[in-house]
Amino acid sequence: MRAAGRVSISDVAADAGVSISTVSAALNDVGSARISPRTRDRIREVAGRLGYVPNGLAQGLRRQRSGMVGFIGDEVATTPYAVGMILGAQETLRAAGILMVLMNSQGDPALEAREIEALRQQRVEGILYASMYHRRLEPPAALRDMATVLLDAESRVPEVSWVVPDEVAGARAAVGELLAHGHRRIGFLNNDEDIPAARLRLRGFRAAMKQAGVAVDPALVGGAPPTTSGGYDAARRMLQRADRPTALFCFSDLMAMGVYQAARELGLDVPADVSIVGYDNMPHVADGLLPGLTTVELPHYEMGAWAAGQLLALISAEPGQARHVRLRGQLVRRGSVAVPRPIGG
Amino acid sequence: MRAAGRVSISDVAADAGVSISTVSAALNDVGSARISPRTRDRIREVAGRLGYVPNGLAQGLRRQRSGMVGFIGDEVATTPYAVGMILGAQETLRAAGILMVLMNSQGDPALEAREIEALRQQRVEGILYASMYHRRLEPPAALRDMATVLLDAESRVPEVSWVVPDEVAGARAAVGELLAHGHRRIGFLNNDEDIPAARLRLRGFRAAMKQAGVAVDPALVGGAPPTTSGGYDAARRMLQRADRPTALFCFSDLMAMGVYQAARELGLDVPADVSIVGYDNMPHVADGLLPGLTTVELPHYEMGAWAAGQLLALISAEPGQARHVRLRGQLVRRGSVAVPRPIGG
DNA sequence: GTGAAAGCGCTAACAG
DNA sequence: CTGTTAGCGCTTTCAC
Repeated sequence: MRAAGRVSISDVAADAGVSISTVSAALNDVGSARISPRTRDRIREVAGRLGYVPNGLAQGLRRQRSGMVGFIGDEVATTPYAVGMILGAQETLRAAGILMVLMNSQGDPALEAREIEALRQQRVEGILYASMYHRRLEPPAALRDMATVLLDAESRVPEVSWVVPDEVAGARAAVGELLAHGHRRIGFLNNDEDIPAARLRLRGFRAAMKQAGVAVDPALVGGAPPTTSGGYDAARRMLQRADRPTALFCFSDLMAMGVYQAARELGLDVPADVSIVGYDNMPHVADGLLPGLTTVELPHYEMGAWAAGQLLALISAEPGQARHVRLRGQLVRRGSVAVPRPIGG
Repeated sequence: MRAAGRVSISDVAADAGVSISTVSAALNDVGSARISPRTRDRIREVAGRLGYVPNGLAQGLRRQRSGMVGFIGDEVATTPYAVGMILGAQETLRAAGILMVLMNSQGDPALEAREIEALRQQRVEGILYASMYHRRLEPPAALRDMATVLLDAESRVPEVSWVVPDEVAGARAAVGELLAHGHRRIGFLNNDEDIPAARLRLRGFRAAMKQAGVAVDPALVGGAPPTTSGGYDAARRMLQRADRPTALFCFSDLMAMGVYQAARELGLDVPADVSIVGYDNMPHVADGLLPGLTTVELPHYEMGAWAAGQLLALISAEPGQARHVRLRGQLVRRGSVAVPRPIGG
């Protein structure tokens, strides 16, 4: 009872009065072997009645394909929002009949090496290597000979495929929304860390402003730690200026959350006095704020799905050129953007 | 190159000049077979040099143990905060050398059945069946003959083990914190859904008040949807009363977030005018609010770890009495609780 | 101390 | 149309 799937192919064969190869052929719909419809149906019936479930380990051993891939995350647990990647990957793999083994390296290279070893031992057919935030990295050496796709990370070596968010497009969409509402004095509260997302979103900000023919006031572009209090502090400074911006684009929803606080303390209404756009579309943050935060979504699910699809392609088709993709996230409109009201008006 | 682990035990045997059984015995430290230290070391050296990784599928087939368990979640993706459960389970399993296959049923029973079938086929040794929130359920029939542990769910049938948060203790801790600061007029903003968490936290609230000899004013106990705006609306009503509470215990951090907003709009300072305790310790919400929210943590990680441990026990020891556990979450103190100030004083 | 042989459950030629 | 055979890579008695 405890041991599931006790019945084997030979039990089915015995009960159906045929050989095991016939059972195998019948159940796998092998084209070459012409099984009579009658026997085939009988075998199917017996298999169903006995509750036969083929042994995947034996199949894998014989076919030299385990039917599994590994998912290695560095600190997925500390960035709960990235679960969309896991979900996207899992659903894509499921559709292909592939199981996903989940591992967590906690950013510890030694542990990661052991995990890769364990996955290799189980003969996973490929690896999804996920980063908790968009960055550039060198895939671990142990992955050199495995089909690998990087998720939310760019590779330093070109031979490996990866997918990341399109940060420039995201920032453009955010700033575009503000411009479309008539804002001209638009500030940007960036993350002060030197990471791709910060550099690229700044580029998107500048590009959008330039395209609209609006000059960027350097005083309105600032960096801060990407936290609520980082956003709060920076916003207090920026919103107390005489020539304060009418709108603020924030690197993250968390920073935007701090901006809400600061604005409220300064007697400024969101969005009547100051419009805000965030980034990330963090569940329970962006939609939990009052008013709801207009923000740019990170395409976690889509990235996971794309990476899994690319991995499947890598596994089946032998060579396969590496592919590098930047996926767009939607602008999610809520209530934090309005038409500007003349300052002091 | 693509196919990892190409070298097999016979390659190692050939290179070392011994039989494959000797290699197996040497590598697995079989006690019964006395291998000379010299040959053993040589075998080890060769295995290392050749990069031999035993084939887990073959081992599993032979040993009748796959070394894998399945994790089925209903909607993990929509409750990002529950990833702690996954992490806790994975780390416990890893320590035991067991891999975890992740599945997502999206709450669709048909899909779930197919996933269980796939796991059964791969001969997983047990199943972790996780719910996205604390509730009571009937484990799927397909799990009847498998080692199963329910995570964040109570079972309607007694034979299956489960672990849930200790809601009563959590609520008591929350209210105790308020009482310890001298609050007497304490309100409770509960979830208005009929779920175990709501019933049990209310019980904990009452128990704590009773133990402190403080009467519960029914007017200060209210239910609302467990969202930010639910908390906002309820708090506006409650905080506008002449005899408003000096402290509010909220069913969730999300509701507490709404309470912050309402309090601020009413010109009430947190925590000077009104103290607040939440529940969940949601990352980026509880610690993102200003001031930081004092709240009761949900022991996601611990529940995952416990469930995995119990599953391992079930797998190794045959019979194994089912166990049912309620795990306590810590009270996390931040800045939302202060000594009450006399109303109108 | 070590090796030969059997077999875990399955698939894929190849015979018939 | 169906059965026989030969492994996939490993562990485990049991001989020697």
